[in-house]
Amino acid sequence: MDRRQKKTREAIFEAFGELLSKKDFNKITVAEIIERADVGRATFYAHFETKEYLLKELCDELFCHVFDSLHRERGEHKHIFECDAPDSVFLHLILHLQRNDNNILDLLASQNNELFLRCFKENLKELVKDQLYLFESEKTKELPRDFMINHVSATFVETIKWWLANGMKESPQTITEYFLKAARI
Amino acid sequence: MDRRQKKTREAIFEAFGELLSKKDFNKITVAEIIERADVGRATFYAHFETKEYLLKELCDELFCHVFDSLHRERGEHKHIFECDAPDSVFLHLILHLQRNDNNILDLLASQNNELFLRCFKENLKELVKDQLYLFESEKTKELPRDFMINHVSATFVETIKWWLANGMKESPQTITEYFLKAARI
DNA sequence: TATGATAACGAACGATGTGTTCAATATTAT
DNA sequence: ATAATATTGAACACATCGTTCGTTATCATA
Repeated sequence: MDRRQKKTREAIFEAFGELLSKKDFNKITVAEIIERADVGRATFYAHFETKEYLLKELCDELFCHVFDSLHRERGEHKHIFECDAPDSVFLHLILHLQRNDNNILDLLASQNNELFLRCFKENLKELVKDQLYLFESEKTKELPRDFMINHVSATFVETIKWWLANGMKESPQTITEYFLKAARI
Repeated sequence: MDRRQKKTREAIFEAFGELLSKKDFNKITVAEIIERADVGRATFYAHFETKEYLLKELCDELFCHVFDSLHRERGEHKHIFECDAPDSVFLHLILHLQRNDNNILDLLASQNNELFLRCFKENLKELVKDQLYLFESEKTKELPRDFMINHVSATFVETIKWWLANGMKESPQTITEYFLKAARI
């Protein structure tokens, strides 16, 4: 990809991410984005059809990044987080979130970010599918599999949202425990 | 309240509700609302400061209505739903939703309805507070009370959303069971 | 390093939507 | 009957959108 294109794209993503952590998506204007990104108006529209597509692509990029590095770390850095327990994938993810790369936390905490939450949950579902056995018991046998996947994913998202809304006072370890306790029926 | 005001207000609510069940909130214009409600532009703005306030007031009205009738029925119509079990409040609510008064289901199923879902959840939390003992066990003693309230409410909302997304094939009774199984840790 | 291809620029444009104003008209309460 | 109040609709200024196009800057590569 042309160096100029990459620069422009990244500048727009960065500007947009910063704005998103400050105000509602619907209140952000293209004029604000291109001013902060220091990019021409026509250039913006050459890269992104609309503001909505920009959001979609940002979501994909962010979560792709987080979940990819998560997958990589599962094989490489196990020792760092003392993650012998199989359920520590979730602790990993929470530690990632706490570090707040790319303002993901701000985005999760903000209002009017339904697309963002949806994207988060969709990515999460893939992860949960592999870990579903962790949440199975006699009781859960009576529940449809995709209901369970949805339930566990939703519980994770809600746990994180609760954590954020309450000022992130608890440690990542404690939050992981809360999540696992809540999701293990 | 002046008869004219009431008429106008209700016409706007009805038109807006119908539109919301068809398309995203952000895509709905004031022009569409007033055309369908058959009301003058200035009249609309005399009643509602903005489209956002209209949505907020509609949500309050709808849920207030549903939860109020829920409270009333708890004392009156127990026999109809064979609701001797204390947890049947949730079955009541689901039966209400299934009847789909005021297109609530359409709104829940639609996209970009974060405010609506938030409003639903807030109302739900009040209900859950009274019923929280239903979800307590040895495990839940270790979790913060407001975390539990949030978790149970969120599980209910997610269960309904899952039900809707999958075509509402299950009976209200089955869905109530799913919810209770999922929320009872 | 010269050159053709491609990207960025930015001003200007029409289109659409917002929220307000105001004078004329219709409805209501008493 | 009358005074108060609500509705109407056209007109308005303003904001934002997404596009167009001639000019300029940057890039890949031969």
